[in-house]
Amino acid sequence: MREEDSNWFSRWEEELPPPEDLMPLSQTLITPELAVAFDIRHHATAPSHQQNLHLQQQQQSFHLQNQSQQQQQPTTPSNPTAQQNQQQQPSSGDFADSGELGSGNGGDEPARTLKRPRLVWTPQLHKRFVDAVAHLGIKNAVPKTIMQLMSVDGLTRENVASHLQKYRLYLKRMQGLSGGGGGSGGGSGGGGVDAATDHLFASSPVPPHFLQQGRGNSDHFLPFVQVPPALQHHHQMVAAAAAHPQLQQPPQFHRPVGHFGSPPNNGHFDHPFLSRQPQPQQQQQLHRMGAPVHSPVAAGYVEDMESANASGGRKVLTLFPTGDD
DNA sequence: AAGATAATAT
DNA sequence: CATATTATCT
Repeated sequence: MREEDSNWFSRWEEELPPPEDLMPLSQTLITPELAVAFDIRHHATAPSHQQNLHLQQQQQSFHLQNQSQQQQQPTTPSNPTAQQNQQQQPSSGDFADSGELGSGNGGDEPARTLKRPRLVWTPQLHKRFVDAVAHLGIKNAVPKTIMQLMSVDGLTRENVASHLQKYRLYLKRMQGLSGGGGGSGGGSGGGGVDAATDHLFASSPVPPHFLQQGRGNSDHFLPFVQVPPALQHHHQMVAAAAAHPQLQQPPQFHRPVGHFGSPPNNGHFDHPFLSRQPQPQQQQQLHRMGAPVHSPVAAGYVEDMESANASGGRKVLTLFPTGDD
């Protein structure tokens, strides 16, 4: 197979995040991963599979909200589901480590049974996702690979898979009602064909070739999509965010609701995302893949975009890839 | 609607 | 067996 064509892979290797962007971890609580890794309910039948646990020493936090889930079907009864919440505030905060979560915990914090909070796909994150998919080509755009290319800390394969599923539906849906024209990325131009305005998806400039090329075409001539090396401000991202400004709230239970990712009516949001640390995290091996994947896939990305506007129409400022965006 | 998780397929 | 895709649930 023509590995020679891997121009996309050309050279992302060396674009790791700046060393100094690590914000002071305000991590007061156990890292979810850690917790999860440790706490996996190990009794019950089939263990191992809940999710992959990669032990990495990430210090950043994840955002993610917590969602409690419970059993419902009679077929699988018994399951001590305890609901636990954890929160934290990355930005500007400092860590007030009031002893919570730790050991003695003065009250009642099972601290066990920790689930992973919901990931909030913010536009930036999605953008990364799309870029990754674009660069991989529809063919290689499978969850694992995408995840790796995105290099977003805390992002799991399932996260990507789930999102990918939705994204595919979105693409299909669009194909349906878009005649072909043009592609104005993002479409949205005048209205009408905007279709479902899937908020999130609509915000990123869907790569052209996505909309066509149905399955069955083994050929792939991906156009030239490449990221200009150098000069890009890449912010780091971490798959997380904050439980948003909820200052006054006792560090105990807090209703996870409300992601701050989508402001109901405002101009923009802003959250510092951090890219996954170049930490020597164990790199999963890529099996047969012609691609020369040596160093940990880390990509430098460009991210910038605004949120749609609030009332009435929306103007997308972020134009499509004009060379690079 | 958005994301997780169970079920199923490769 | 690991990973991908599909289906369901919350």
